[in-house]
Amino acid sequence: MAFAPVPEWTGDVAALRAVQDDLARQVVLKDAFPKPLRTVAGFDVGFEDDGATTRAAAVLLDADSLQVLETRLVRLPKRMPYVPGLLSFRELPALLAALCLLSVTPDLVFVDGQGIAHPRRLGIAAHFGIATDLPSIGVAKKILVGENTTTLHDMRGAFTTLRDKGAQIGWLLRSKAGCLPLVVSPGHRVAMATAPEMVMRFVTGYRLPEPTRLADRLASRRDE
DNA sequence: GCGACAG
DNA sequence: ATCTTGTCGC
Repeated sequence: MAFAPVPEWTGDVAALRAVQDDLARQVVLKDAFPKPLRTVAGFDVGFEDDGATTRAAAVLLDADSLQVLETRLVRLPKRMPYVPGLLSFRELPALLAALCLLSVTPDLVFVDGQGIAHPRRLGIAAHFGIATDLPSIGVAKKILVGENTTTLHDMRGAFTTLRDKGAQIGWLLRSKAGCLPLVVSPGHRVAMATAPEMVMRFVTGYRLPEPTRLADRLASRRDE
Protein backbone atom coordinates (compact mmCIF):
# COMPACT_ATOMS: atom_id res chain seq x y z
CA MET A 1 0.00 0.00 0.00
CA ALA A 2 1.59 3.23 -1.20
CA PHE A 3 0.29 6.70 -0.48
CA ALA A 4 0.58 10.02 -2.19
CA PRO A 5 3.79 11.69 -0.94
CA VAL A 6 3.58 14.32 1.78
CA PRO A 7 5.37 17.51 0.60
CA GLU A 8 8.68 18.28 2.31
CA TRP A 9 9.31 21.33 4.41
CA THR A 10 11.24 24.03 2.62
CA GLY A 11 9.90 26.89 4.66
CA ASP A 12 7.45 27.77 1.95
CA VAL A 13 4.21 28.10 3.88
CA ALA A 14 2.28 29.37 0.87
CA ALA A 15 3.17 26.28 -1.15
CA LEU A 16 1.82 23.96 1.52
CA ARG A 17 -1.34 25.99 1.85
CA ALA A 18 -1.87 25.57 -1.88
CA VAL A 19 -1.50 21.81 -1.46
CA GLN A 20 -4.09 21.91 1.30
CA ASP A 21 -6.56 23.76 -0.87
CA ASP A 22 -6.13 21.14 -3.58
CA LEU A 23 -6.58 18.22 -1.19
CA ALA A 24 -9.49 19.85 0.63
CA ARG A 25 -11.43 19.86 -2.63
CA GLN A 26 -11.19 16.08 -2.71
CA VAL A 27 -12.78 15.52 0.68
CA VAL A 28 -16.02 13.56 0.59
CA LEU A 29 -18.52 14.34 3.33
CA LYS A 30 -20.79 11.36 2.85
CA ASP A 31 -20.74 8.07 4.72
CA ALA A 32 -18.71 5.68 2.63
CA PHE A 33 -17.55 2.99 5.00
CA PRO A 34 -18.63 -0.65 5.49
CA LYS A 35 -21.68 -1.19 7.63
CA PRO A 36 -21.51 -2.85 9.97
CA LEU A 37 -18.02 -1.73 10.95
CA ARG A 38 -15.57 -4.55 11.60
CA THR A 39 -12.52 -2.69 12.85
CA VAL A 40 -11.53 0.86 13.70
CA ALA A 41 -8.15 2.36 14.53
CA GLY A 42 -6.91 5.31 16.55
CA PHE A 43 -3.82 7.39 15.69
CA ASP A 44 -1.76 9.92 17.57
CA VAL A 45 1.74 11.37 17.69
CA GLY A 46 4.08 12.13 20.55
CA PHE A 47 7.70 13.30 20.75
CA GLU A 48 11.01 12.29 22.27
CA ASP A 49 14.42 13.93 22.55
CA ASP A 50 12.99 17.41 22.85
CA GLY A 51 11.04 16.99 19.67
CA ALA A 52 13.87 15.51 17.61
CA THR A 53 12.06 12.18 17.35
CA THR A 54 8.45 11.70 16.30
CA ARG A 55 6.54 8.79 17.83
CA ALA A 56 3.42 7.65 16.00
CA ALA A 57 1.01 5.17 17.53
CA ALA A 58 -1.70 3.10 15.87
CA VAL A 59 -4.20 1.00 17.81
CA LEU A 60 -6.57 -1.36 16.02
CA LEU A 61 -9.80 -2.30 17.79
CA ASP A 62 -12.68 -4.65 17.13
CA ALA A 63 -15.64 -2.35 16.42
CA ASP A 64 -18.08 -4.44 18.44
CA SER A 65 -16.16 -5.58 21.49
CA LEU A 66 -13.69 -2.66 21.54
CA GLN A 67 -11.02 -5.27 22.18
CA VAL A 68 -7.52 -4.22 21.14
CA LEU A 69 -6.49 -6.35 18.19
CA GLU A 70 -3.18 -4.74 17.40
CA THR A 71 -0.84 -2.00 18.58
CA ARG A 72 1.94 -0.38 16.55
CA LEU A 73 4.58 2.23 17.29
CA VAL A 74 6.88 4.03 14.86
CA ARG A 75 9.77 6.44 15.45
CA LEU A 76 10.94 8.85 12.79
CA PRO A 77 13.18 11.91 12.91
CA LYS A 78 11.37 15.26 13.02
CA ARG A 79 10.79 16.66 9.53
CA MET A 80 9.58 20.17 10.29
CA PRO A 81 8.61 22.47 13.17
CA TYR A 82 5.10 22.87 14.48
CA VAL A 83 3.28 25.52 12.50
CA PRO A 84 -0.39 26.14 13.38
CA GLY A 85 -2.46 25.04 10.42
CA LEU A 86 0.30 22.90 8.92
CA LEU A 87 0.31 20.16 11.53
CA SER A 88 -0.41 17.34 9.09
CA PHE A 89 2.77 17.91 7.07
CA ARG A 90 4.71 17.42 10.29
CA GLU A 91 2.89 14.40 11.71
CA LEU A 92 1.17 12.57 8.87
CA PRO A 93 4.27 10.75 7.54
CA ALA A 94 4.75 9.01 10.88
CA LEU A 95 1.06 8.12 11.11
CA LEU A 96 1.12 6.58 7.64
CA ALA A 97 4.17 4.54 8.60
CA ALA A 98 2.29 3.22 11.64
CA LEU A 99 -0.73 2.40 9.48
CA CYS A 100 1.47 0.33 7.19
CA LEU A 101 2.48 -1.84 10.11
CA LEU A 102 -1.10 -2.89 10.84
CA SER A 103 -1.91 -6.34 9.46
CA VAL A 104 -5.51 -5.27 8.88
CA THR A 105 -6.74 -2.13 7.15
CA PRO A 106 -9.30 -0.47 9.48
CA ASP A 107 -12.79 0.33 8.24
CA LEU A 108 -12.73 3.69 9.99
CA VAL A 109 -9.96 5.80 11.45
CA PHE A 110 -9.91 8.28 14.35
CA VAL A 111 -7.10 10.80 14.39
CA ASP A 112 -6.10 13.08 17.28
CA GLY A 113 -6.58 16.51 15.73
CA GLN A 114 -9.00 18.30 13.44
CA GLY A 115 -10.89 16.84 10.49
CA ILE A 116 -12.30 19.65 8.34
CA ALA A 117 -12.55 22.01 11.32
CA HIS A 118 -9.48 23.73 9.97
CA PRO A 119 -8.82 27.16 8.37
CA ARG A 120 -8.49 25.54 4.96
CA ARG A 121 -10.71 22.58 5.81
CA LEU A 122 -7.83 20.14 5.86
CA GLY A 123 -6.88 19.19 9.39
CA ILE A 124 -4.70 16.12 9.93
CA ALA A 125 -7.65 13.71 10.03
CA ALA A 126 -8.93 14.97 6.68
CA HIS A 127 -5.42 14.84 5.19
CA PHE A 128 -5.03 11.30 6.52
CA GLY A 129 -8.30 10.30 4.87
CA ILE A 130 -7.39 11.79 1.50
CA ALA A 131 -3.88 10.30 1.57
CA THR A 132 -5.16 6.80 2.32
CA ASP A 133 -8.70 7.07 0.98
CA LEU A 134 -9.87 5.64 4.30
CA PRO A 135 -12.92 6.95 6.17
CA SER A 136 -11.66 9.25 8.94
CA ILE A 137 -12.84 11.44 11.81
CA GLY A 138 -10.93 14.14 13.67
CA VAL A 139 -11.07 14.15 17.47
CA ALA A 140 -9.32 17.23 18.87
CA LYS A 141 -9.08 18.49 22.43
CA LYS A 142 -9.13 22.15 21.47
CA ILE A 143 -10.63 24.39 18.81
CA LEU A 144 -8.30 25.56 16.04
CA VAL A 145 -10.87 27.73 14.27
CA GLY A 146 -14.58 28.35 14.59
CA GLU A 147 -16.86 29.30 17.43
CA ASN A 148 -19.47 27.72 19.64
CA THR A 149 -23.11 28.50 18.92
CA THR A 150 -25.52 27.48 21.66
CA THR A 151 -24.97 26.35 25.23
CA LEU A 152 -23.56 22.90 25.72
CA HIS A 153 -25.35 20.92 28.39
CA ASP A 154 -23.09 19.29 30.94
CA MET A 155 -24.39 15.88 30.10
CA ARG A 156 -22.62 12.99 28.45
CA GLY A 157 -23.45 12.92 24.75
CA ALA A 158 -24.56 16.56 24.45
CA PHE A 159 -23.23 18.46 21.46
CA THR A 160 -23.48 21.80 19.66
CA THR A 161 -22.45 23.13 16.30
CA LEU A 162 -18.98 24.50 15.66
CA ARG A 163 -19.18 27.05 12.88
CA ASP A 164 -16.78 29.24 10.96
CA LYS A 165 -17.81 32.01 8.58
CA GLY A 166 -21.39 30.92 8.80
CA ALA A 167 -20.84 27.29 7.84
CA GLN A 168 -20.74 24.32 10.14
CA ILE A 169 -17.29 22.77 10.26
CA GLY A 170 -17.76 20.36 13.14
CA TRP A 171 -19.15 19.82 16.62
CA LEU A 172 -18.33 20.39 20.24
CA LEU A 173 -19.12 17.08 21.87
CA ARG A 174 -19.40 16.54 25.61
CA SER A 175 -18.08 12.99 25.72
CA LYS A 176 -18.08 13.04 29.52
CA ALA A 177 -19.93 15.13 32.12
CA GLY A 178 -17.73 17.63 33.88
CA CYS A 179 -15.11 17.57 31.14
CA LEU A 180 -14.33 20.08 28.40
CA PRO A 181 -16.00 19.10 25.12
CA LEU A 182 -14.12 17.39 22.30
CA VAL A 183 -13.89 19.08 18.92
CA VAL A 184 -15.22 16.50 16.47
CA SER A 185 -15.27 16.94 12.72
CA PRO A 186 -15.48 14.58 9.77
CA GLY A 187 -12.26 13.91 7.92
CA HIS A 188 -13.08 11.98 4.76
CA ARG A 189 -15.90 9.67 3.66
CA VAL A 190 -17.91 10.48 6.78
CA ALA A 191 -20.97 12.73 6.96
CA MET A 192 -21.08 15.68 9.34
CA ALA A 193 -24.03 14.21 11.22
CA THR A 194 -22.36 10.83 11.58
CA ALA A 195 -19.13 11.99 13.19
CA PRO A 196 -20.38 12.63 16.75
CA GLU A 197 -22.33 9.40 17.02
CA MET A 198 -19.36 7.42 15.77
CA VAL A 199 -17.18 9.03 18.41
CA MET A 200 -19.70 8.37 21.20
CA ARG A 201 -19.93 4.76 20.11
CA PHE A 202 -16.33 4.31 21.23
CA VAL A 203 -16.39 6.40 24.39
CA THR A 204 -16.36 4.31 27.54
CA GLY A 205 -15.63 6.09 30.80
CA TYR A 206 -13.05 8.61 29.64
CA ARG A 207 -13.15 11.90 27.79
CA LEU A 208 -11.43 10.46 24.73
CA PRO A 209 -12.90 7.62 22.67
CA GLU A 210 -10.94 4.38 23.07
CA PRO A 211 -9.17 4.42 19.69
CA THR A 212 -7.66 7.86 20.28
CA ARG A 213 -7.22 7.43 24.02
CA LEU A 214 -5.14 4.28 23.63
CA ALA A 215 -3.08 5.71 20.78
CA ASP A 216 -2.53 8.81 22.90
CA ARG A 217 -1.15 6.81 25.82
CA LEU A 218 1.21 4.93 23.57
CA ALA A 219 2.46 7.94 21.64
CA SER A 220 3.01 9.96 24.81
CA ARG A 221 4.43 6.90 26.57
CA ARG A 222 2.00 7.41 29.47
CA ASP A 223 1.50 3.71 28.97
CA GLU A 224 2.70 0.73 31.05
C1' DG B 1 -1.18 46.56 13.72
C1' DC B 2 -2.88 43.01 17.43
C1' DG B 3 -4.15 38.61 19.11
C1' DA B 4 -5.02 33.60 18.20
C1' DC B 5 -3.02 29.52 17.05
C1' DA B 6 -4.81 21.32 16.52
C1' DG B 7 -0.25 18.91 18.37
C1' DA C 1 3.52 18.37 22.13
C1' DT C 2 6.45 18.66 26.72
C1' DC C 3 7.99 20.05 31.66
C1' DT C 4 5.25 18.78 36.62
C1' DT C 5 2.11 18.36 42.57
C1' DG C 6 -1.47 18.84 44.63
C1' DT C 7 -6.35 19.63 44.49
C1' DC C 8 -11.35 19.94 43.29
C1' DG C 9 -15.66 17.90 41.46
C1' DC C 10 -18.41 14.23 39.09
